[in-house]
Amino acid sequence: MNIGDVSRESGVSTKMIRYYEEIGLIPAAHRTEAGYRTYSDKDVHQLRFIRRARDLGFSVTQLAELLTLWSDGHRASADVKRIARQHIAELEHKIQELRAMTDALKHLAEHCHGDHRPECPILEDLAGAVEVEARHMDLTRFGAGGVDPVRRKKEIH
Amino acid sequence: MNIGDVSRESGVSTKMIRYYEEIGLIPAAHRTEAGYRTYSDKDVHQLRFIRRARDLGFSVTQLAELLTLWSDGHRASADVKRIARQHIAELEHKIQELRAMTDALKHLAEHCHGDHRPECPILEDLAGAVEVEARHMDLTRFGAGGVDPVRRKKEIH
DNA sequence: TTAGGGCTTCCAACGGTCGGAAGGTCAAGC
DNA sequence: GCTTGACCTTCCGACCGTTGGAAGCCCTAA
Repeated sequence: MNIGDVSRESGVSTKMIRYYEEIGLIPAAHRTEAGYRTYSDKDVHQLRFIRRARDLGFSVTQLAELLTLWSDGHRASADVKRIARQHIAELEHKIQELRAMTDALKHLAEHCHGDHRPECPILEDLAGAVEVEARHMDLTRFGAGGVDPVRRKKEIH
Repeated sequence: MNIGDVSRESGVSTKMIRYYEEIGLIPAAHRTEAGYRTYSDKDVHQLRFIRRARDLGFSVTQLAELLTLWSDGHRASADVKRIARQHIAELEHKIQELRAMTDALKHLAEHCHGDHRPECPILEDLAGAVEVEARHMDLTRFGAGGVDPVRRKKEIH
């Protein structure tokens, strides 16, 4: 099987398969005389494993641990469970952060009239609630939409 | 004020201030004869605005829009609300994804004994539930923990 | 033999932030 | 005036995971 075949069968792009090989997550594939990578059904199976774990949000580092455990017939399921629990904790922490953001934003958005008038509690909060009056007086000349600077390698889309 | 002062007062690192200038999010600062950037209280104000918006998870692109609106005395609050609502939707979508991951993982972890034995529903699910038997028979030789490949620029920690 | 697709490697970009090197500048203390 | 140390400058790279593209070789069917 060539790399394109395993890619289709495993759902992992050829780019990523080569990358995983490069970082040592998967062993280097055998090569044909022409230098083509060749794969077996077992490799497809392993890449599917990787794909699923990635879909569950495991990092590549965690994935390496899981693969080692997967390959170890004498593993203790406690080790797997530990990795999973740790990942769950990370995910829940992330969720908490996002929740806090959305709650704060929703609260602000609810109090914004959302009409043609310029008054907006969202901007006022971002500017700093204490300084609302000052902002109205003399801070209206800011902005990124003005004269366009040089913009070397990156720019805002 | 030098860049270090604004950084301390705004909570935005000097690295990021230079970066924001480079991508055109903020205008290029004035320079002293020696080439040092100089800033005013208004710049501190603006950077605080940026800091708060970033803390709320707005992307730099969205930030550019918000800054433009902030600087526009004739803006309609509806525009700000639209950006906020869009961002809320993105955040909630992300939360949903993470929720789905944690739910799936929790379900698996609950059914894992977590003891010394190798049997583990977490790994079995990752390997593909249908092929559990096959895995036990002949797929135990996989793994990233084997012979360490060359590892050029990147490696797994 | 030619055309097309697949394969190879290498280089860069994305977003946002940080670390560090190499060198110039400024203030204080001697 | 000189040294010291904190600050500033630019430039380059790393992080993580993924994608895009270029340039060139290989394979197969027509």
